[in-house]
Order: sequence, then C-alpha cells, then structure tokens
Amino acid sequence: MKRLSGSDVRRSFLNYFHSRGHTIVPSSSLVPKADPTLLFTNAGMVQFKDVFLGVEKRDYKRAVSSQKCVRAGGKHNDLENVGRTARHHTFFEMLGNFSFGDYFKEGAIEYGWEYLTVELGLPPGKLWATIYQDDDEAFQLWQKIAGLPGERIVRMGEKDNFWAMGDTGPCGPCSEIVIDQGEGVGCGRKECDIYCGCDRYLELWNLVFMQFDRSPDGKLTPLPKPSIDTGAGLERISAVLQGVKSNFEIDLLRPLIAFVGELSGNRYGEDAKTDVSLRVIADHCRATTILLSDGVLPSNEGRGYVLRRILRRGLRHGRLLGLEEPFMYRATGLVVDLMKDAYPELHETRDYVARLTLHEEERFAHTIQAGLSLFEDLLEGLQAKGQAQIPGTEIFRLYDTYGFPLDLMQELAAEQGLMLDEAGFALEMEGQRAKAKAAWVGSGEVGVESLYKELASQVHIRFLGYETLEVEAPVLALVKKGTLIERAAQGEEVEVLLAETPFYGEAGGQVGDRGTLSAAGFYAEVYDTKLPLSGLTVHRVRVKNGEIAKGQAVRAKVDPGHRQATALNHTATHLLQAALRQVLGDHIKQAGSLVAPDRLRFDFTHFSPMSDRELERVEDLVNEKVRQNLPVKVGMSALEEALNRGAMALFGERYGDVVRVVEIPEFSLELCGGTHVQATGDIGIFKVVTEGGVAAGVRRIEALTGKAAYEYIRKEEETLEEAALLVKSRPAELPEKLERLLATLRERDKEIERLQSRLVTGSLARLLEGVQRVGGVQVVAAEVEAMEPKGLRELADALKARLGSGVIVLGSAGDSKVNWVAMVTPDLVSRLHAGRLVKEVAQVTGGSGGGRPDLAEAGGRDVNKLKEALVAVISIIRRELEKG
RNA sequence: GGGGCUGUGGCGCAGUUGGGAGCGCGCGUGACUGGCAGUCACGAGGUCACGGGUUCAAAUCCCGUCAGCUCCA
Repeated sequence: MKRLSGSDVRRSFLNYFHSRGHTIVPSSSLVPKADPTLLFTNAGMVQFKDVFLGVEKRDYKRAVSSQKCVRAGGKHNDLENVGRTARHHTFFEMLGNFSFGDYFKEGAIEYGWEYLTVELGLPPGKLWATIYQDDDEAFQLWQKIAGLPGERIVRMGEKDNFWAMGDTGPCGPCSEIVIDQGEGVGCGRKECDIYCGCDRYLELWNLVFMQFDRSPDGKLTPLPKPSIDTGAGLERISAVLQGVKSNFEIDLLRPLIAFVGELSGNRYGEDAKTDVSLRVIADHCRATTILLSDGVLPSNEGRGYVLRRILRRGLRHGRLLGLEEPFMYRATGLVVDLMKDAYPELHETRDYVARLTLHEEERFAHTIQAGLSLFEDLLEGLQAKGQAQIPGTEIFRLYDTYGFPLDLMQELAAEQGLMLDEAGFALEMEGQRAKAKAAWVGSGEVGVESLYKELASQVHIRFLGYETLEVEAPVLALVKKGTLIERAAQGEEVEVLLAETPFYGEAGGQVGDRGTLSAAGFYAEVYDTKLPLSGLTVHRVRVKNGEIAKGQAVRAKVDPGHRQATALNHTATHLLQAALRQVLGDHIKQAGSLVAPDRLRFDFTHFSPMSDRELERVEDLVNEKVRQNLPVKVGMSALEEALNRGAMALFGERYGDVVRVVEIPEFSLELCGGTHVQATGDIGIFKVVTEGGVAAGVRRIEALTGKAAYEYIRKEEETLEEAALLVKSRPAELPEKLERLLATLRERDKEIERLQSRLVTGSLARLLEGVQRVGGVQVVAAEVEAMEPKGLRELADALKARLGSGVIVLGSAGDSKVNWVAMVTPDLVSRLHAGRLVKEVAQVTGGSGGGRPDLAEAGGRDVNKLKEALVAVISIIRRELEKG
C-alpha cells in the first residue's frame, strides 16, 4: 500500500484515468450552473447531468474529475453530524470517472479494481464488493475480474445499491467497493460484519451502472447507450492510505485542526469534547472558504443562508474553545494554501474571502452581544417571578427575531439552573414552517400555451434578423385569442407567424422588435414580437389596412430606429456588467435584465449598496470603453470553448452545443442571442440614473445611453441652472451659495428665538398685571402675539415661576389657526385638569386638544372666537373649582 | 417566496395612554486637579431613515419606500 498525500491521491487518480483515454474535466463551481433545483454541487456527476440525459453533447466519451462538493441543507443534510463522526463533511472532494455510452460495467469494474489494487496498492484480500440484489452480471464480473470469492460479494437492496437521478430518467444498479480495515478499527464487536454501520468496513468507491430509463409510471426500459458514473471520496481514500482512523487526520485537514488548536490552546486528541469543536471548525473553514470563492455570499436566504449557518456554526464552536475574537478569516488563508494546487481559482479570491469572512464574523459577534443582553433580561424577569422554565415563545422570539443560537441559550440557562421549554419552541417552529409552506402554494409558474407548443413542433421559423431588417415570407399561421384563424381584416389584432422573419422576439431581457408587415392592398403594424418558445417568433400585429390570410406572402420590415436604440442599450448592458465585475469583484452575476429602446435595467448580485465612488468608477469605465470605440464581435462557438474562455453565462439558462458569443475585446465576453451595435462608440454616452436594492443580495442599476442619456444630462443641467437662478447664483457656485444661505437661515432661527424670549419677558409684566382671582386661585387667561406652541410653553413656564401657584391659559392667533397652552401648578392639579380645561376652551374656537393635568396643548381654527374663548376660561375654572 | 425586529446628536441608547426631544460616552471652552474612564461648570451638535395619511397636535398611530438585522422554505 502506498502512502500518499491528499494532493498525490488526487493527481494519481486524474493521471490514471487520463492515460486510459479520459479527458480531465476541471471541477465545476459549487453553484450548479443551469440547475436551480440543486442548492449546491453535491457529486461529480452534477456537471454531466445533461450529458447523461442526452440533452447535451461533448466531444469526449470518457471523463475524469475531482469535484468540489458541498452537502448541507436539502436532501443530503449532514450539517448536524459534522464533527461528531469520522466521515461527515459539509465540504469534500469527489473523485470520479465517467463514461457516456462508452465502456460499461466491465470497464468500470476493471478500472476501479486496478486503480485501487495496483495503482494505490491496496491489499486485494481486504476488499469486498456490494452489488444490487438482482445484478448477477456484476456478481460474475467481480469474480472474473477481481477474483473475489463469492462470500466477499454482497447483495444489497434498492435503498443501498440502486441509484436514480430523480423520480424519472436514467437510473441503474450500483456497486460499492468496500475495504475491511480489520478488527482494530470501528465498533470492535465480535459480530461486526459488512452490514455494520461502523468504520471497519469502509465504503471507498461507488460505481453506478446507468442502464435504465424510468418512465413516470415506474417502468424501466433499457437505455440504448448505458453509461458509468462513479464517485470516491478523496478524504476517505486518503485516510486509508495514510493509515488514520478519521478523515480529519489526513494532511488536507490536520493542519487546520492544528492551527485552530494552537490559537485556542487545545491539543487535538486530549479531550473528546474539544475534539468535536476542532473538527467542526476545520470542516466549516473549508466549506466557507470554497463557497465564498465560488461567489456565494452570506445572506438570509437560499445558498447564502446555508453558508451563513455553516460559518456561524464554526464560530459557535470557536466560542466553545474560548475563541471570542474573529479567527476564521485567518484560517481561510490556510485552506487556500492546502487546496490551491487543485483549484487555482482559490488563489485569485484569497483576500476577498478573508475580508468577507471577517465581516461575517464581526456581524455574528454583534448578534451574539445583542442576544446576550436580551437573554439576561429575560432570565432576570423569570427568576424574579420564580419560574424555572423559559417559555417556548420567548426562546423562539430570541431565536427567530434576533438569531440567538439555541445551544447557547441552553448552555446559559443550565448555568442558572433553568430549563428550556423545548416542546413549546418546537411548536412555534412548526408554525413558522407551516406558514412558509402555505405561502408557497399558489405561486406556480405560468405555463406556455399548449397551442404554441403544438406550433413549435410543426413549424421551423428561420430568424434572419442578425443579417437583415427586411424579408419577404409567407404567413404560416394566424392566432387570435389562443385559436388558429384563417384570415384577419382591418382593425383586428392578431398574432402572425412567418416562415422567416427579421423580427427579434423578446428574449434575454431584450424587448421585441417593432415594425410593419405589408403586401399589395395590405398594411399592418407590428407593435411587439414575442418568443414564447425557442425558435417560435410570434408577431403581435394590428391590421391597419386590407386583409391578411394564411399562406399569403408579406413583406416584413423592422423599425430600424427602434432596433438601433435597443442595440445601444444591449451593448451598454454588457459593458456595464464587465465594469461592475472589474470594480466590485467577480461575485457579480446577472440576476435579471431589461433592454428597451429608451432605457436599460440591470439586476446583479452584490451584498451592499454601492457607494457613490464605486458608481462613479463604473460609469467612468463604461464611458471610457465607449470612447475607445471598440469593435463588438459576434460569433458562434462551442459551448465548452466559450466557457473555457471565461464567457459569462446566465444562471439557470440551458444552452445548446453551439452558442452565440458577443465579445468586446479584452473587456467583455458573454453568451448572448441579442442584437448589438457595431462598435461601442455608437453608444455615445452612458449615464446611470439610479442604483438601489430589489432583494437581499441583489442590486439594480437603471441607465440611459445615446440620445436619452444626453437629454437626461441636459435636463439635469437645466434644473441646476434654474435652481442657481433662484438664489441669484451660477451652477458652479451653487453649493457655496446654498451653504451661506443655510447658515444665515440658522442665524435667523436663533435670532427669532432670542427675540421671542425677549418678547416673553416683555409681555410677562403685562400678563402678570392681568392676573385675575377666581375662588382664591390666581388665573392668567390672555392672548399673546403670534406664537408657536413652543413659545407659548416657554412663556407659560415663566409665568408659572412668577405666580408660584395658579392657572395659566394662553391663546395665540396665527393666520388661520389658534394655538393654546394651559398650565396648572402642582398644588392645584387635584382640583383642576389642564387637559380638560384647554380642551373645552379650544372647542370654543372650533378645535380640540388635551394633555397632562399640569400641562396641555390645543388648537383651533376660528381666530375670531379667541376673545370669546378667553372669557369662557374664567367661567370654566369657576365651575370646576366649585365642583371639587 | 413567507414571517419577526430595528432605524432618534459623532458612537451606544431611553422616550409610558399621541401633548416640553433626552441620557451616557465623545466633542468645544473655562476653572480646579499628582492617578487607574481626573473633577466641576458652561456650551455646540437633531430632516426623530424617507414619503404620504389620521389628528387641534405625530419620534409615538396607519399606509408605502429605503436600509440593516433575523428566522423559515
């Protein structure tokens, strides 16, 4: 048996199969392209799914790869097990060889056996094979090729040894190669055998024999070209070769454990509890680093949420080890060093990954801090009431709203001798799940009309719009309100299908063309063009003159102005995306796009609002490219080749073998079916109008080009000039001028305040002279000069101080409004309520009010009734005093 | 896709039934002072995220927008 490092194993695997006619295919991203059903790439075959399905063709029939994989969330959820076992990981690498209709069972078993026993030198006597119960063919092959005795070939059921991609589609039996590590490994029980779940019998490699196609009714039909898909965990094989009992002790993981152990002052292997934490952190550091590097961002939903959970779980275990300061960001660099040979892209994103990890660590520390103080308050309250259990609703609130980790709560509660009402918590959680699920129903997709599907299968429409804007072609079909018709007359709105068309149907965010259809005695306006299915261009038409009939030849003419204006925006969109990637980073991906003749809208993935500076740099960069007047090159290319050259593809989009590529030399390369300008200079000016958020992690930019951009800038300029004119200034001096104006304004405000307080003291004497006595209580009821509630309050305060004891009611008339303030000194509040008093007074002036017993405010509308209301004050006070 | 929470001086936050915008730290000035956050006095600093609505009156209630946090899918 050879003793190989993880990197050596990886290399030897790729080389072994390469020298046997397999193409080495680089690992695909952890974010599966064109597969929205899958959260993360979780097996080597993911990137070959369409090849197995026959949808996609590649120029090789044998492939080998070492694939980055993540299992966390979804069907394969290993998250909670990670760290507690020797084998579970969130991130791992899967080695696999693949045959697409080339060699089958025999070849797969031959290669598998030879690689393990000859190349790696594993002892044949220790190897076993499991097969599917009915697969006699595999049984015989294992005997013949490997010379395995019958008792070391074990038949297993459907659950273990029958593999399927989904409920329907390719599937088949599989066969696992298992190594018996001897009695010293695993559970150690005498009766331990291959059916035991322990590590003594370790599954090394799964060979999948894809040989059936399962139809929706469950029937299996043999595939014409059976295929092979295999997968072997790199970590497992390395563990066996390095003679260690756990995946975590191999050279790819051990340095991480050592690093974290050193940071926290823990030695691996000394304490079972801290060992779990060390393993968790080592694993989660790998997952975090690689997920971030592949463009996943921590967020509160989807993939990003899984990443956040992994990262935070790592941090939680860091705290258990006593690491309270950020530390994971330091470990990401080590991950890069351990893995960069195999995955060079890690190197490029090194700093970015560390930065983001640190950011997320700080954010989590913040969350914990906030949660801790809330939790302490909660405990205090409960202990005061003598409760020994924390209610589930409270736990849920902390968890749900503030993200406070459940296990941390358990820990803290236990310290205080308190219990958690976990059943109650589970109930709340269930309610939340049910709500989310219920909301999910009903948001179904809109299906393509069946008529279109039928038409698409019958006709083939050639699109000529890239080369020409004018074509003469016969009418294939006319559709009105979802049904086929024979003819359409003047005034009717119908959908027209032509045998050939220069019209671009709405696709890839670019709006459909407009134009005209005409023939002798017939004329119609095309107001929109749709592409409900690939290759099915539908013209939406309003018949202006004459009649159109099926079979008739018409002249189809695209509105060139509309097309050109749209092209400007489309090319500009490509420039924008490239510029965003250059300024903000490679995590920028298109998340939506609208290309219209009058504007463009671009949605992209980014974690925070763009700063003014960033926006400026993006806009500058695009305009620079416009001025360089770069040629826009459009060509066809093999999908593979285009992707290898780094072409931007749309997430979730399926592409054919041959794709259209739009290139702006040394700046932008995208797969795109849209129409573009000849050279970037045609765009003229590029101007961003808005930047904002649409969803978590998605930003939106709206921008203008060409004439629209020019007009926009001109309009801004006019507004500025107008504003400058208003303050008798010029645009360039406007900010300075406004600053001065604001300063004087502030001065004035203060001046007014000063004057008002002088007014207060001035009117004080007059008001004090007018003190009346009602039943032995001093009363001031007076009108004062126009004053806001604030001024009135101050005046009343001053009066109150002078009076010592008494009641004050002040009214002040504004333009069409009366303001009232009433005060009652503390010694009188038991007999008089300022709120009730002022309310009644204000009602005389057609308003209302209220407030505290000692201070109240009110307002009214009828300025002329002010005097009358003041007279009423006296009688109201008299009445109230007599009552009490 | 569906919930919950938050947004108030530079920072951290309080603000009760709608009725006087506050606290701590920081900042400025002055005086005092041998200290571990020196002490005291005075002062500057606010679009209560933004926009509507209700009301005599909104930081407070209602609706919307933006931003952030957080849970579920």
